[in-house]
Amino acid sequence: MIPNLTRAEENYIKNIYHLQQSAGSVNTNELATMLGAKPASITDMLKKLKVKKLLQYEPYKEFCLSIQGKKIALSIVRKHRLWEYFLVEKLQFGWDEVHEVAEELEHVSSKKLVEKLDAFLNYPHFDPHGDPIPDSNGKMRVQQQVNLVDMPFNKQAEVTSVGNQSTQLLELLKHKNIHIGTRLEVKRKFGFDNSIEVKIRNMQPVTISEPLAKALFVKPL
Amino acid sequence: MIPNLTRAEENYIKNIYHLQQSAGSVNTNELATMLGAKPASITDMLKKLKVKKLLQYEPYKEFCLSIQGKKIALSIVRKHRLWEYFLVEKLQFGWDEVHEVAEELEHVSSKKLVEKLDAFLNYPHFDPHGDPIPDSNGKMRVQQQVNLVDMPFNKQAEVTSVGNQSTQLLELLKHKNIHIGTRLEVKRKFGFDNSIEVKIRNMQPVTISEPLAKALFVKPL
DNA sequence: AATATTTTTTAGATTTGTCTAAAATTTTTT
DNA sequence: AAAAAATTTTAGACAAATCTAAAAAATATT
Repeated sequence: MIPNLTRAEENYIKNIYHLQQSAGSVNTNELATMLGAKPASITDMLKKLKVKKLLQYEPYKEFCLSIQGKKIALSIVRKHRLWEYFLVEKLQFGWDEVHEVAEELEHVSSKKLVEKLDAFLNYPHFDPHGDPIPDSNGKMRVQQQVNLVDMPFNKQAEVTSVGNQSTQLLELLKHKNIHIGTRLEVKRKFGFDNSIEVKIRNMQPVTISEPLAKALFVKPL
Repeated sequence: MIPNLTRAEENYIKNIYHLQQSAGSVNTNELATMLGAKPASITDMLKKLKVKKLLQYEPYKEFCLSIQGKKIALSIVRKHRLWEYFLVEKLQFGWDEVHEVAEELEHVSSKKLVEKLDAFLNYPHFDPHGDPIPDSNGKMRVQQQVNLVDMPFNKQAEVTSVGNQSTQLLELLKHKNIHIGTRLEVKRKFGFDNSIEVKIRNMQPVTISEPLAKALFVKPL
């Protein structure tokens, strides 16, 4: 039912999916940047994916995954996030070390492996970065999460996810002692640089720059 | 130190290693059969591996892995067998289902992953088929094992490994209730077809054909 | 609305790993 | 030792995935 795809095809589909999710629409240039490839290469692959009916695409137009394409994307995301969970919970990786390894593991094709791994991990709903793990039907739990910049003052909230998995972001969070599950409340906002001061229980207040705050999502308690 | 290799290169190296181990020497045709490729393709790759100094090769001669090539082979075998152990012990796969999945997992490149997996599994010495797992330096335990055809009568022995991992072999063993660790003794040998009758404790005697016996290795107790 | 700029696509080349068909070499048989 | 057979290599082609450079289309600017 799910056709055999090359690694390149899988990576295109996954990245198109992520762009669709965050930006709503996708164009050639953005995808090229994201994949570290030239726009000409993107066009080539888009045509292949169209032939395989995984992508709705007309030259010079924006494009999006077909139903079938989205299904495949979700199955890759599922694998990626399950492996990340495994690496952190079972193999004691740091949450900032797992992304690259999971990029490889997500392409292992055995369906049975994924289902058995899921069971072994006891069907987790969120990965170590707070992102939801699709179940075997592609369904995900939605967290009612809010960007840190949108939190009112003096309301307890719990960090639920981070906006991206760059090592640099995760390194900074580690330094500031913030991780998924950390409880904090916003104390002040500084208009000059849009930085935010947050307070974690039993700790000194911490300053969060605007770019960092935008990469942090929390669940009000 | 270990260069980045393509999946194809890794597969060639691994298969050359296995042929070296079982047959002593390697030639183009055998390797072609083993890899399901044409001899011409083999020659092409042999030349590439020679350039990378992973293979000692002169046209029309037999060839063998260099020191460096053997190191790489052992690191792949290590990964393969650790993953097989993981699949059987942690994910509850049957021992006859793991080979193909491990063929994919063995190419995941993270060194850290392998070491953490090894620790998680508690540094196993043998995989589910009884084959030794190289440690991080490439060292393996040797089992003093004997082919079943060479066992004398009425001597207790324990099955330690199987000669190959074909689904067909493993299916047959399952049917005969034989697995790694099974204790048995040879009761009779029939010259007509070289079949062997073995006795497992509390069970009816079982007949083992010659090809099957040759694929079974045991440790005398 | 015409021009300039940006984005996207096409055309043609390159690398990797494979193939077929033919040539070269080695091994076996007579 | 010559002929036959088997093995191995070379030569040339192909598909996948990428690239560069140039052309085409869409978008933005004046």
